[in-house]
Amino acid sequence: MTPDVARLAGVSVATVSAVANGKQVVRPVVVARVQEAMKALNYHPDHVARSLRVKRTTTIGIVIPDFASGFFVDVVRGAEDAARGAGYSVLLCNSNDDVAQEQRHLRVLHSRRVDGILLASTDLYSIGHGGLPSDTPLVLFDRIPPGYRGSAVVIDNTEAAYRATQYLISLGHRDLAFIAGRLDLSTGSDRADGFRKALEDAHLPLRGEYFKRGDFRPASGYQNGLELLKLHEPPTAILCSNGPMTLGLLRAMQELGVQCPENVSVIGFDEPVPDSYGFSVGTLLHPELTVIAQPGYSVGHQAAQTLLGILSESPDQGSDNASDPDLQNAVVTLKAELRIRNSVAAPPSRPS
Amino acid sequence: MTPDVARLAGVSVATVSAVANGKQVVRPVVVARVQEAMKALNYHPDHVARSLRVKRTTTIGIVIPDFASGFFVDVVRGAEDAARGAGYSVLLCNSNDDVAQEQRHLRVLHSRRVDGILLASTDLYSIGHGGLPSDTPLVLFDRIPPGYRGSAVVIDNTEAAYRATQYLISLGHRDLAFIAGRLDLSTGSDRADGFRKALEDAHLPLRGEYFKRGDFRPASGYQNGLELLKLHEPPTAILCSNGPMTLGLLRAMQELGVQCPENVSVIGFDEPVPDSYGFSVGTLLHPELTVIAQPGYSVGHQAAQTLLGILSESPDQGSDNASDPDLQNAVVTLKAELRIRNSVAAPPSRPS
DNA sequence: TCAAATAATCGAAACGATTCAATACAATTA
DNA sequence: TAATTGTATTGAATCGTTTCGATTATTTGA
Repeated sequence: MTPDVARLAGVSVATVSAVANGKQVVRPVVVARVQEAMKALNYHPDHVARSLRVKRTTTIGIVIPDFASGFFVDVVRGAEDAARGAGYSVLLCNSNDDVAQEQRHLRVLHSRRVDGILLASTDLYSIGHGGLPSDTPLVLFDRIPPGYRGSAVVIDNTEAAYRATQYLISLGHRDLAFIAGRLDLSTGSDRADGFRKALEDAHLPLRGEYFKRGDFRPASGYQNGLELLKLHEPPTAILCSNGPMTLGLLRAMQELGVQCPENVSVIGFDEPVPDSYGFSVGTLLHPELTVIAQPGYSVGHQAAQTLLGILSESPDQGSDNASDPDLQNAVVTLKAELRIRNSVAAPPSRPS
Repeated sequence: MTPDVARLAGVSVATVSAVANGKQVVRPVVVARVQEAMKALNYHPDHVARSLRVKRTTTIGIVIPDFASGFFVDVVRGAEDAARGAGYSVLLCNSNDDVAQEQRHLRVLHSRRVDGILLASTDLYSIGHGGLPSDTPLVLFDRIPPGYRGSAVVIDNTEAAYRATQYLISLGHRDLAFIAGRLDLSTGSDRADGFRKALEDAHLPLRGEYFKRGDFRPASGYQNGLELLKLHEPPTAILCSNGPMTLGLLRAMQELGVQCPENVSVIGFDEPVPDSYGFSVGTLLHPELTVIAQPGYSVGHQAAQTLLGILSESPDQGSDNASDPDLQNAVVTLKAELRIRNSVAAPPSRPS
């Protein structure tokens, strides 16, 4: 295609390329002629050929574990915005929380020579070791392996859970329950840690039957919710580790006719719908849900920015010119926001 | 890279290619040797180079107008599933309901030589005419221009709105209001048509102040909701054209202290959260929302399937072998589901 | 055993751009 | 004017695959 344009404009393909990319000086009159020819032939440069030659695809991949949590929808939106702003395109990969699927995605992304990858891995162990023999720039988000050395953008989950728990305690709650998510993921274990620590610091005991283990999915919120609420001595407050599980918990409460916040207070991680809806449904729920809202959009945006930053560094590997020494190995931590609504109240007066 | 493998395996690059693609017969012993070499060198074929040569990228683009409606999230999920299943990757493009942005996305997708495009256009007029000089296979979804001849997957919006309206009428409502979306989009106008037709067929008048024009965004649902509810004679039932606007409407009702369904019944298009959440939040809202649920996942899945079907046809342009004559020019129409919950009741007894 | 038929492998030309050393041309200086 | 400097353009190689006609190796049939 380039040759056609060149012929029509009476110049060489090199010149057409020069005009197309504007990086070299070309005489205005020639520029005009070439542009005319491009228009006439309806020429649109082949990005594939260009990628092959320059060894960059201006494409990044993003791998998310599911669409089931509004959080990841926000992340994707943030990442896409940032990428688009920098002229990058985004390959969207949904691993469905399946390790094999995730590996497959990573292999495909590698094969497609994406310039970098944004990953919320469902199998943190495999990152350093596992399949991917990739030197592709990588920025993790949401979850990181313990002791991870590399770029990532995460939420301070421990702090968030700690603060929410503290809030419940401050209202007088003593019998607090926790529905955990996958403890093999930093998100799950950090939130559990924050919860435990808050109890400890308040010198409150944690009863074993108040600590439930879920898997981040609605059904486990529902099931664990039922179990908690049916206990001989049910908790007066429940902290739930993510959005979908919280929905399950609410469903369980609804079924059992448990009044909230009269009988039990509830705080959940994540808004029930993505922030991208521009509207918080939390306030329309019954009860209006107090939540720990994670800044999903920011996570995605930051992660993409970080990745793009790395990409713009890599071409020139000036050893002494490491203009941003931490950029490569920085874990950016964002804070979640406790949005107090009215699914939380003081505990019912106790018979003690 | 291929040459390295070839050298190590003691064969030609052509043979390496043959092994990699398995389309030609290669002696087992040679296959083994080549595979060993690939492993040893950690060889992963360069998809970019391959794409350039074979003139196919096994990539499709999907352009959505926003992430603000859970519906599109479901669509994307469905499309990604279908694409991935067929070995295709998905470039995600968010036009933010901006025409220029959409055009830019289409140009980029064209330049990247995607094999096909899934598009929910925010500017239906531009499709035939506008910027894109593209012969790229295209499947529209959600919205189509009037009289569109080409592939698309849409919802039967007229029928859905008709049925919902009919349902309200059957409960005794006579004063029905409608909050329309963008009437320049088929979704918006079809829903309005369905509403009007149902009134007509029931010989009910449509009062001008009961027909509100919105733009599909939460604020317009809120604003129009306020106006409707503050009318001297407010409607007894409101049908709202999409999810975000319905959230706005509910907010307005909440603010004004309007009881639902006691004072006014409400039906909204779309669940408040994507079906992909695996959990209907509609039942947790106050009131539990009666909705017209669009099968977003199916829309995305079908659209992708249709596109892939076209792609698998195009290589062989057998004129008499048009195995699927309609595939190219079929508008698939899916039905929405009326999910009856309790935001709807008979109208309050009237003073007439 | 030899020619013919069949099967497996190979060489080299694409695919459509970019890049860089080399060249042609114009402008400046001596 | 000739030598010099600087600027705009070009030819050809290259990116890493696939493809196809040609070639070599193997098998079959008489």
